Amino acid sequence: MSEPSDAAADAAEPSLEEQIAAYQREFQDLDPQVEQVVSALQRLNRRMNVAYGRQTATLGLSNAEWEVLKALVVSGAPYQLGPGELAKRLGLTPAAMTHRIDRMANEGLVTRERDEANRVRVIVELTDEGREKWLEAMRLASVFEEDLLQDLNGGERHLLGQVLTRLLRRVEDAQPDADGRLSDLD
Amino acid sequence: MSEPSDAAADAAEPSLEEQIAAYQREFQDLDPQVEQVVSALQRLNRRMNVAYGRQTATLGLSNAEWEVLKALVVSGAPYQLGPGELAKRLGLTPAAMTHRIDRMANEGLVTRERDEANRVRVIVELTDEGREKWLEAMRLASVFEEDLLQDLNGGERHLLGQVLTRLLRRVEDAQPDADGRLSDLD
DNA sequence: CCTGAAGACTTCAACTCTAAAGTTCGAAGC
DNA sequence: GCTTCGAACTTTAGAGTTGAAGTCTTCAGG
Repeated sequence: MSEPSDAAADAAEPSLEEQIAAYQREFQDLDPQVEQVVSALQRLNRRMNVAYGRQTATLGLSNAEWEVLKALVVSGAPYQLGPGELAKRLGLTPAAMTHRIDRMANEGLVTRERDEANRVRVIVELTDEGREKWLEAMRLASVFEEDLLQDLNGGERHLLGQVLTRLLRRVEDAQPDADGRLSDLD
Repeated sequence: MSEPSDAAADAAEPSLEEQIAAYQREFQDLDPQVEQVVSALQRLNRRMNVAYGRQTATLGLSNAEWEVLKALVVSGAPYQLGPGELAKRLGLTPAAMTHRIDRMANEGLVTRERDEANRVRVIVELTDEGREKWLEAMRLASVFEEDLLQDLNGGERHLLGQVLTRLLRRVEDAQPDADGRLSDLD
């Protein structure tokens, strides 16, 4: 019996269009144009994250580790941040950060040492190996991103960047970091 | 000493612009326009997820539960899917899905029963309460989304939706669901 | 029938995160 | 100088996830 005559045998997974149609069917007040933007945005972002995950995996790097590397690189030379600051930027609890640093220090991606000037603080510093890993991952990512936007001409890219930045500003203004560690990096 | 003369005392967290500038400084091959799009997209998406999380929390709903509700609603009446299918759509392992369904069944959001026509299968079905929860969450979400896009005129909204959809299609074509459970819903 | 293979879900152990203590250090007051 | 408070990090217990192994059902042969 290859035909799914029975109940929810093998409902095909919905495309973006089908999903939006379903939402409209179930919730009449929905503006389809708004939903198109929001749903496409979210789906796109997830697929991109999956792609990033695969790439970093080929370098023996987890997505979690990559985020720490990014935060340290963005902080600029000498690539040092404390666990608390890292936690805040990544949107994690300090406890989670402690463990993540443990692992990464074991792998040689970062070092952890007390700040001798203020011994309450700890300094997490990128190692040369960590920096090199970040660079490799970045090379892969930039190729992927360039390829992703390939079909957009300069004007479209610019406009897209501007509009997204406007939306971002709107969200950030609306949620003035309300509950503490919300911010993160990308 | 309020002045951060010492090491990495209190590096301010980077704005989007600062972040992109840092990437360029550390990785010359980067196209700033591409990075603007990608970084804004990712940051925006995270902030939105935080906002959704807060909203659903006010309804006593976790983000995880909300995603299950969405998948069931999108599947349409009679709002039934199997654990395996749900896991595939949400990008989870079947094991995780089993536990999630346990919790949600305990809370009365879904029911779980064997498919009598094919007793290997299990049918997860949305309860009336679950459907009502979804509706409440949807009402909150749609207000938020409408507000988010408020500053965009009709043309901009349309264009944004179209461009994002094009990008999505590109990613989906490039990664033909390569490793199994990649797809998810939004 | 009875057996073997495949499919769908569940169970188990290990891992990662959160929330809530706990620890250590530094700074201010007595 | 001793005490107390606050800040920064770590530890602990519990929730939720993954990957691998296990169970139950169906279906195709022998």
